[in-house]
Amino acid sequence: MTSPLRERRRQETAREIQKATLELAMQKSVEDITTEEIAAAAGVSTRTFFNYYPNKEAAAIGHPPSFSEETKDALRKGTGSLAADIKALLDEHMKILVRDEAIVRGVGNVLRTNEKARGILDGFLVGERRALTEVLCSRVENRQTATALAKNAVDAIGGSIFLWEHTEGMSLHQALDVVWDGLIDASRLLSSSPTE
Amino acid sequence: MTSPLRERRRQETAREIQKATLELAMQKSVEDITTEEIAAAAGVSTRTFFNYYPNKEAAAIGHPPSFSEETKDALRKGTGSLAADIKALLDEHMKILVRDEAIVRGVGNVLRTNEKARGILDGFLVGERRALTEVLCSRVENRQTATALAKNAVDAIGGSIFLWEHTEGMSLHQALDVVWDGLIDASRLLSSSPTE
DNA sequence: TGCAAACTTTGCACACTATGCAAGGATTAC
DNA sequence: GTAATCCTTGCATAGTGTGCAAAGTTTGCA
Repeated sequence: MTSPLRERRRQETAREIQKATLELAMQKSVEDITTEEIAAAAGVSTRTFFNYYPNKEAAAIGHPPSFSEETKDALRKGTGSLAADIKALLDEHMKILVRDEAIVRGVGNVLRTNEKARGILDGFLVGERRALTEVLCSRVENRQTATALAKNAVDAIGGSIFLWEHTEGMSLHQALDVVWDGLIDASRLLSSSPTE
Repeated sequence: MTSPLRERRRQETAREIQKATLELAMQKSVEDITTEEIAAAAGVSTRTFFNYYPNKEAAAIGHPPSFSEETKDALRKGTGSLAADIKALLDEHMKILVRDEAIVRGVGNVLRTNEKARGILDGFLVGERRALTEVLCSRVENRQTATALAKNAVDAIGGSIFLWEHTEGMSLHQALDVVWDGLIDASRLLSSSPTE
């Protein structure tokens, strides 16, 4: 369909624009940055900026990595306990995120102050959650259960990033471990006593 | 501080604007509605519209009810199992939401298609989650545990509304019961087998 | 009651956002 | 090498959101 060179250039430019956006967002809030500034910093025209992203908040978020097909497959066909298999998927996904710590930090920074950016990321996460719910449906009988599990898994990633950004000297992987332990502990408390 | 009459009028106008927004959003997407239209439908000038809400998405969301101080207090001093006490708080909160089913439905409708609106609601929910986390810290030792519990509690409300909107003949309370059962089931699965 | 202070609404001007369209430039396929 | 395709860009334009100041309301107090 699209030629490989064009594809590569597109991705490079998209990334360039995201970097320019995040860098500017370190100095002042996204609200106070104009699309002109971003475009200039990324070396393209304002019009071209809008060919890549529908708005500056989307440019800040960029295109976060989805859970890979392999890890989802591993979860689907998993042999261990459900908890262990989900944790394995999250660990794998975290490896991807660790490759771009600067971007993760920049995105987190934007999310803290910008509502529109939060909404955009949320839209992306809804998709991830849905995909994960489908996968989990092959491991549990009840759909609501799968939904709850998927929600917790996706949130664990976000929670880890938040914790990582707010804790000096903690790695993303360590943050995930802490968040995960909290989740397991919470689950133990919620399920320990019968509701009815 | 502010006189009671002025206070009441402000709330009435705010609500009027929200209703006008949600009503228009039934016919076309929020993107395609102009602030002028909303203002005209609500009987105020465009400029006044912006005195009440910073943008049309915020007008659609309005001012959702927070968990009441009484219910939070009940949870803090709760005597039953943690799960039962959290469920009680959610049930109480749902009673408040049921009073304005039309608005809940309208807001849900907007959230489905509008990212900015999602972000705005999310910002509100972050605040609710934080407040609930503080409350739960008096019931559990670990902060991450409290965070996970609060996240699940707040999400249960949102999940219930989603389920309610997509299921013919189900009440909000019933939806909450279904979502809650799914959450408890998921918790059982996550905590049943040791992670390490 | 009547008047001054406080607050609200509104119109207007203006900077910024985002999109359609068409011209021009680069890349691809053959 | 050339035609088709895709990308970038400038320009025009509808819409968003804010500051400011004038006009209108409400409030508190004499």
